[in-house]
Amino acid sequence: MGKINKREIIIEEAAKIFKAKGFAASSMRELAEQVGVEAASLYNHIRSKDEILEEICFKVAHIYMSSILAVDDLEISSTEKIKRIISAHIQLVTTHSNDVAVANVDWKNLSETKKNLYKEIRKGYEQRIAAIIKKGIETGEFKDVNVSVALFTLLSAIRWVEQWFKPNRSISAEELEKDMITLLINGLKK
Amino acid sequence: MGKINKREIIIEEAAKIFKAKGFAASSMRELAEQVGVEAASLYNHIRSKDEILEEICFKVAHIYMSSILAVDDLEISSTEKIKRIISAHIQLVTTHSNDVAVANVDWKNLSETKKNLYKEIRKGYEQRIAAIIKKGIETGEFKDVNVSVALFTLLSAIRWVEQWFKPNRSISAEELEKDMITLLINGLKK
DNA sequence: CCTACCGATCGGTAGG
DNA sequence: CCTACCGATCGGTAGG
Repeated sequence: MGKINKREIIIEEAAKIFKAKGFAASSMRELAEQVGVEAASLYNHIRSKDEILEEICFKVAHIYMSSILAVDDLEISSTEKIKRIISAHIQLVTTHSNDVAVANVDWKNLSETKKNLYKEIRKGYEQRIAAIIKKGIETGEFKDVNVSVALFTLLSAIRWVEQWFKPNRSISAEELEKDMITLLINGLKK
Repeated sequence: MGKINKREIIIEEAAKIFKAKGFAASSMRELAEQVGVEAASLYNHIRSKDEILEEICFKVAHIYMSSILAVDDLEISSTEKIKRIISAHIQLVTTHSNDVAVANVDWKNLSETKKNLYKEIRKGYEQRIAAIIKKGIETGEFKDVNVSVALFTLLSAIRWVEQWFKPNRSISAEELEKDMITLLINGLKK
């Protein structure tokens, strides 16, 4: 086991703890115990507590962004684009549940500089989704609703799946995806 | 100005700070400065930092619950019930933005006992909304989707309005409510 | 409502 | 990777 692997274990365990208690309420001593070393030893693998948070937040931000870029230039309908974005994001949220939870809540605890960068990236992918919705409204595919309301209704519904979804029980990841697309595109009403 | 008023000011300012930085990352000294007294003086009005968090979380939980109880027994369609619940929750989220933000995120920092109580209350109103959705599916008003997916898509979309909604700009609280009901009940697609 | 202060805990470093 | 430890900051109290 080289250093790289141990580092990944530390960040993975950190994401679990941060999700459960929040970044500021989680201590390096607690993390060390979970990993199985003394607190001082963590610093052979990571530079600081802040660095762990940065790594988690930007990992999530970049996956979000690239999953939108992958769809953006395709020659498909706005409806199909939104469907694929929902699908990709649900994939992310269900496979990286801890990371998404931390990024959603604890980005506030990033340093001023990193926080601004994070907000910029997030704004970037929000604007790309907004543009898709806008075009769909113009072409008559979508209802004439406020673009921000449509954007954030979509994003909120997806982002917070990690808070309640347990994939083993009476519902699978596939069913989740199918039903969320149905609800967001066609609504609850029959 | 009696003690009650000052106490309310403290809790109001606390909600602002907790929303911006999270409960654990917010200090009593910072809160004191915002209120305009020394840190020690806060304790003439509140018992502890924890007490402030409890007050905020349970205030929100009880408003949520009562807004559902107000609708639950009415002799109206499931669609109409869901519409009214969306409407009431958006009302709460837009008027108590800071409190809702804190309750959504920092309930994790409640003491074990209070946290369990909070989760119980929250589960209570989630189950009532789930029952309404279930009935709507049975009567054929709603599509045959997984009840949990429908429930949490609805709740997530509403709960996180506080994260992006600024009521003064290009969109009013009324437009927000109208469009969210449209999207959640009838979907984005025309 | 303030001054003065306490014990606990924090992130992190030195040195081996 | 550990022992030993530091300075800073925390929530909160005593006493007036």
